[in-house]
Amino acid sequence: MKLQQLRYIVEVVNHNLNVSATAESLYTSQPGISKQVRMLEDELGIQIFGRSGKHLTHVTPAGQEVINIATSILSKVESIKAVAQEHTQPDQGVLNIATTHTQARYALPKVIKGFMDRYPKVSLHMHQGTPSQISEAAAKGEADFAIATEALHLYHDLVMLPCYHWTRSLVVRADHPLAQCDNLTIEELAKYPLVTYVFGFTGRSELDTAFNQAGISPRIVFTATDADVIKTYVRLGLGVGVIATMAVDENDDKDLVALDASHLFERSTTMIGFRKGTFLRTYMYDFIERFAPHLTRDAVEHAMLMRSAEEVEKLFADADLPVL
Amino acid sequence: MKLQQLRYIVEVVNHNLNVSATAESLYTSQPGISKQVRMLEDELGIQIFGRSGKHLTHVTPAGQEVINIATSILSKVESIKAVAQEHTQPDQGVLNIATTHTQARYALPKVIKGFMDRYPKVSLHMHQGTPSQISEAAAKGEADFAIATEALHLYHDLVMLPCYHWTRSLVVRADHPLAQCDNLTIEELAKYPLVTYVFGFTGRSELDTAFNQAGISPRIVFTATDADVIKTYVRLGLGVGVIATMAVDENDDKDLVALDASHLFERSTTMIGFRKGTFLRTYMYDFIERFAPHLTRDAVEHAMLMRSAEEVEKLFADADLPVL
DNA sequence: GGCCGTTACGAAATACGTAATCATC
DNA sequence: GATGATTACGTATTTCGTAACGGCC
Repeated sequence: MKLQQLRYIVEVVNHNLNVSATAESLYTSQPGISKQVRMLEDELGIQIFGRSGKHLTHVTPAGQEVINIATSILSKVESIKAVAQEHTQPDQGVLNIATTHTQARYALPKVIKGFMDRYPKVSLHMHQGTPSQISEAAAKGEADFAIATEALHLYHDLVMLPCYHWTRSLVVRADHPLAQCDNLTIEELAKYPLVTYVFGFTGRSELDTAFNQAGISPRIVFTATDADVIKTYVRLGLGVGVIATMAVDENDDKDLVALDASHLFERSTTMIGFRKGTFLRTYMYDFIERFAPHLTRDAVEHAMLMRSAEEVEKLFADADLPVL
Repeated sequence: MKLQQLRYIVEVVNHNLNVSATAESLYTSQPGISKQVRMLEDELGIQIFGRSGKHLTHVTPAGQEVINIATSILSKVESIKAVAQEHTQPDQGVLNIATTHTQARYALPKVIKGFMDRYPKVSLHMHQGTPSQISEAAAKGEADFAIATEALHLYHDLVMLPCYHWTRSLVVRADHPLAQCDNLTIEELAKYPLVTYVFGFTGRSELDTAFNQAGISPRIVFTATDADVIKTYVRLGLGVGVIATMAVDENDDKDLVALDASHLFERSTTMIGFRKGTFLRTYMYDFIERFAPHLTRDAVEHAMLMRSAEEVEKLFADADLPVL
């Protein structure tokens, strides 16, 4: 058994069982991969991939178990390299962050500015995507950190730590009836067409929950993945915008009226997630702490010792997170 | 980085930094190992081993971290092989048990008989040793299971599950004064010379604790690692034997008088331990359950998800363990 | 017929063992 | 001086890439 063989089978799975594409992405030849995969299967005496003729059709149950273990082996190999670099070039390295537009646009800029000033030799890469893409990227090891409000719970081998709570605000045009309203209720809000985040994005689930519990079906006329787009359509008069409070900009949004809606919807919590069992560089701990000051290195290391998400939750149950 | 290189550095550490001995145990040549170790160090850019001239003197801090990760990688490699065998020959394989004389002689025979009848194709190896040797064997992966009452807590990467409680009995010659005693106290017991287990063995700590708490220093005139030897010296009239109740044999020990001492000493708990994160074969789960019926496969899998020993303890806090 | 995986073969890289050298205890 | 690690070198194995072949869709 060789590390390359493990790399190959994991990458073949990551490329939807397409060996040619896998070969290309690894800068090697198709036959090389085919052969090594077969040799590993022969050595283990099991089929990792199901075949119909010459095509790989599926991963066998045994194969899936092997893939899972292989993935964690490869992640640990990366950890060894990280340990080594930590001792030779402590503030040099790479930091891959997968996150949503909301975080990248409103929550992260300050943090990243400070971080890059402190660690000029760390090259930082932002990967934007849907919450599920984000957690997948972290689970696969393509990203060191996933930062999002939703979908991070989908992968069990991610450690997820709560960073801050945030509430919602409404944004309307100055000529909208709600602009004068002072004691807003959810029933009142539901009378107007709404513009908000796409399902699965940026705390959208708390919004749906609130309407469901009130027994109301709001008319959501337009959804988008980010607040900038939502505000644009609010300006066009499409309806009432429901966005994260942090996305309301005092300067840029003077033409709109913002109303606090923190009493209408349950607050959401933004989490940072990373793969269990991986070595974190010192600058990575520092990044986390810059983003969420209560997540000191000690706190993070403590949380990493927990196995289940429930235990981590308990750990931070009493923590006073910032509310944005 | 190659798996062999990781194997080499781990084995060099296991052989006290003696490369020659390592080479011999791996059936390969000294220079081969030297070279691979150096190549790995060059690739990582760090020293794993400290050297004085040409001798390896110590493991560097960075090296220790690498060694730790490498160990877990190699353990996962074994897991892959086990997964494969589980799917090809479900009831064939190897089972290495490291345990003390007490377990091997009194607690295990029945279990092992039943197990070997059920799994004739599993070759079973018993490794006897001191509690600390036992846990070391499990931590290194030389043994699949460590079964003991003491010292299992020394290694943090072992999962330890409570199997049963046991109490102590006194054994004396029929002509001994205590043979007539009916309400035994610890003060009374301390009047006589004692024969019991060696320090660090078979619940010895609970015995010492009881005397300490009573403020008494007993005269322990002879210690041994197993009850058979202790009973032999009791027969010679050396003193009162304090042994595990399960070590009193109704047939063989008719010449001795046994007195229950469960009220004098805190009961002890025998644990079974295995390495975290390793794949357990079906027959291994079965072995555990045969040894401790409350440790079903489900219960064990659940416990494996815990990270700390304290959590596992909580998990079984309410469990009714057998008392032997 | 085009895409994709397997087989075959040759070339390059690499790991391993033996022998010789050198340092440490 | 003996043990033990490194260097040097030749051999054997292995891996990888190119080219040809064979199945699916």
